[in-house]
Amino acid sequence: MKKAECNISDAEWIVMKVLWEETPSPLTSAKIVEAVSSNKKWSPKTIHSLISRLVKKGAIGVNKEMPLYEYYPLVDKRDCVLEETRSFIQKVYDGSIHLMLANFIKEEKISEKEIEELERLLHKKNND
Amino acid sequence: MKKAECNISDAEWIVMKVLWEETPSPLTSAKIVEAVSSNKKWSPKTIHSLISRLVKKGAIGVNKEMPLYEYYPLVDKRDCVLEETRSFIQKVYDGSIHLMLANFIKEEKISEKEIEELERLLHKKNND
DNA sequence: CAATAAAGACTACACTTGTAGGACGGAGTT
DNA sequence: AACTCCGTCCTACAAGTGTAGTCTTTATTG
Repeated sequence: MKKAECNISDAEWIVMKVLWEETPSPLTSAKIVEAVSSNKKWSPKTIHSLISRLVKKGAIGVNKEMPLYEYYPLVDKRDCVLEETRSFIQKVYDGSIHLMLANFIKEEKISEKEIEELERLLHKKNND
Repeated sequence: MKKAECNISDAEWIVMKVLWEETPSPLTSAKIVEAVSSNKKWSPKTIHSLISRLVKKGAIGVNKEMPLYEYYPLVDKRDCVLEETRSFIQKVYDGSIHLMLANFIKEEKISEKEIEELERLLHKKNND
C-alpha cells in the first residue's frame, strides 16, 4: 500500500470502498459493478470509467494475467480517510481538531448509548 | 440567511470564513482581500473572482449603494458547516456519525486536556 | 461456429474549480 | 488636466469530475 496522496473524488470513493471492504480483494469489474450498483444507479459504463481513472491515478492496481482483469487497492484506506479528514477539518475548522469535535458533539444528535460508548473510547484513549 | 445548499468550494470557504468571522459584516472587497491575504498568497484578482462567484452562487450579497460595494454573507455558517460535515461523513463513513467519531478518537492524537474537555462536553450533552 | 454480450481502450462533453488577465471608469496625486 | 491605481465586469483556460457513449476484442451460449 502506498503512502502517497489519494486524491480520490466523491464518485471514486464509492468504488474504492467496494475494493477496500469486499473480502476477496482482487475483484473483476463485474463484481465491482455489482457491488456499486446496490448503492448507486449508475450505468456500468460509468463505473468502468471510474475504475479506469483510479487505475490511471495509481489508486488501484490491475492483474492482467486473468482473462478478466482483477482489480485491487493500491492505496491504504486508513491513509485516505486521514487525508480526507484533514482536508475537511482544514477547510471547515481551520485545522482545529478540537473545535471540530466539540462542535460536532454539540450539534449532532447522538444517542445516549453512543455518547456512553464515545466516553468509553475517550477513557481508554486517556489511559493509554 | 438562506437554508438552501451552500456548494462552496475549498477556495471559496476561505473567503466565506472572512465574511462570517470578520466583525463589521458588510466588508469592502479591499477588506476581504486584506483578510484573506494573511492566510493565502493569492493575487487580489483571484480573490475578486472568488467573491464574484460567491455572489453569483447566492452565497453572499452585495450592497451597491456605496461607492465601494460591500459584501455580506447570505448563507448561514452553521448550515454550511453541517452540509459539509454531512457530505464528508457520507463519503468516508457511509453516513455513520458514530463510526466517524469512534475512528476519529482512535486515530487522532488529542491531548489529555482535550480529551477531558470532550468528556465534559459529552457529559453535558448527556444530561440535557 | 455464429451470434450476442460484456470488457477494456479511447473519446465526449458540460460544469466546476483554481488561478488569474484585460478593459473601462472613477478617485487621488502631480 | 494627465497619469496611475484600484474596483467591477467580463473573459480565459487547463485540470478535474460526473456521467456516459463508441469501437474493438473476447468470452459465452445456442
